Amino acid sequence: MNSVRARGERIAAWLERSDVDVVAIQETKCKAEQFPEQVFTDLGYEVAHHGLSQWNGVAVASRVGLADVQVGFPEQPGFGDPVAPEARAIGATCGGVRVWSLYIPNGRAIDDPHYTYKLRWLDRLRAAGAEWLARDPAAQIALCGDFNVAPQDADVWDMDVFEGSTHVTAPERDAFQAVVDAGFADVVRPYTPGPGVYTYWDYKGLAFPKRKGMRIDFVLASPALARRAAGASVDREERKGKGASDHAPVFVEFASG
DNA sequence: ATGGCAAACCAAGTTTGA
Repeated sequence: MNSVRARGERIAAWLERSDVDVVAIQETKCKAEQFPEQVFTDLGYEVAHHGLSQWNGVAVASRVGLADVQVGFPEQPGFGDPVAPEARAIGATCGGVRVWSLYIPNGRAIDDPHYTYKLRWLDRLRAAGAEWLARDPAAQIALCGDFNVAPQDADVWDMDVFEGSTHVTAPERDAFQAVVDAGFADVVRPYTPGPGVYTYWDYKGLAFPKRKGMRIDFVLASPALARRAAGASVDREERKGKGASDHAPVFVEFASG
């Protein structure tokens, strides 16, 4: 969302308008003590946030319960010298669903150390997810967030522009698909077929009105949860107006079960 | 109808994002 502090009023208005039970947020861009918890609690949501610096930051807010908060997943890679963890994953159980808010590393450039970090990160996410399902094949798990991968050519407005860039390379797409193959289905795409369905538009160059976007935000659901999926959409309206994030919210509706 | 980068650090300019 590109800063939770800069968009408190927009978040509150969106929560009231959208009437969601659970929301997974990425890029809060603040430390724990800076998080505006009251924005959520005032509207009846419990919230769990993980932030270490002005970068990254992830949160889960819920009005259907929020329990067993977990910061990071097992063997989640870190970055830097010395290697340090980053605030890119938080999990909580909300209404019987294990909800993960995930902010996959950007990758920056194909020859940048952040690119291999990104691939390593996705691989460890796959391993963690596979382990959760091995332990409980009936687990209801949602992997939500900014994956920073456009899995299909139709997920960017023009593949020629992305020649030599991150987000569309075969290793990134393979790493994303490996998470899917581990048992986590994209429950949004079936209800929002492309081309031209995006979740992110750059601030620069009139990207939004020109419809130059990318589909990089996903909700991947375990088999037991995916069976309950009843609808999905991208809230393109929220990208409009003053003070919008460069990402749009992604909705999924699940049948009670 | 929309919006021409934005937000973090912190006080100028760099880093990050994708």
